[in-house]
Amino acid sequence: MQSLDAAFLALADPTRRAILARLALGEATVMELAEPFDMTQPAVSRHLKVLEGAGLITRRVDGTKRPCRLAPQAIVEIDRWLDWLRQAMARNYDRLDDVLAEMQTEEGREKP
Amino acid sequence: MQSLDAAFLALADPTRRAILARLALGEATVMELAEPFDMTQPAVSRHLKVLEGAGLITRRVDGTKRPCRLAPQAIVEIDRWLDWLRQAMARNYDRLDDVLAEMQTEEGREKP
DNA sequence: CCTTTATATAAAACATATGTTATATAACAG
DNA sequence: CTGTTATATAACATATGTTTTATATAAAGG
Repeated sequence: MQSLDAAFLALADPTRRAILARLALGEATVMELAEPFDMTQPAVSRHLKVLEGAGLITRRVDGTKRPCRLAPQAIVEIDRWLDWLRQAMARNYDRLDDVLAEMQTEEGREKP
Repeated sequence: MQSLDAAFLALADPTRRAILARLALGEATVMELAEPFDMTQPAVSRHLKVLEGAGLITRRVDGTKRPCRLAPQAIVEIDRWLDWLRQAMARNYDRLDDVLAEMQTEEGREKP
């Protein structure tokens, strides 16, 4: 489950999500990715390292350039976890004790 | 997009994901949630605050107890974002420039 | 009332993240 | 070789998270 830590943490930063959004349009180099941000190149390099470490992007070597692209791996893992949670939630909504608890909140517990 | 920050950050912690996993079995009080963890009650209270702030759980009042349950809200938002990214990724895999880039990596760029 | 139970909050310690500047590396252009 | 371009890394400052202990609050049980 440790990779979920990395993946969710990577996605928790708006800059990194913006980078992913840019990569959704296609491959881009570090400089291309850095350009729209009010941020230095080393900062972007670090964000890319985080994204790569989380399995959200991959990088190839092209001369001095390191073009980045989206990688499906981490997303798949996140999806699996969310699917599981979503299903557990759905099952839960059918359980009687929850319904009863709800009723208790709405009715009996309104300060008498 | 700020709520995505909160939601992803909340999910980035294994303790908090474990709490959600426990809540998937049904409502639980703070003490019940704290019990399985090697952690003090205030620490769990803070985690719950983070989860609530992210829209991942809700709390009701029952005497001195504050039973928690899963909330769908944040999950829906995360899902939307991931759906978008997944689709962008899928579109991306069909693009010619990516295919060419791939070929270039595999073939031409193997140090001659 | 007084005590216990359930939870929250404050203060402080410590860890981790994020950004900066300065510098290294490595390929490319000439 | 030399200078330039693209990227990475190191060192550092600052901010943000996480956890603990100690304490507050507030309802419940006698």
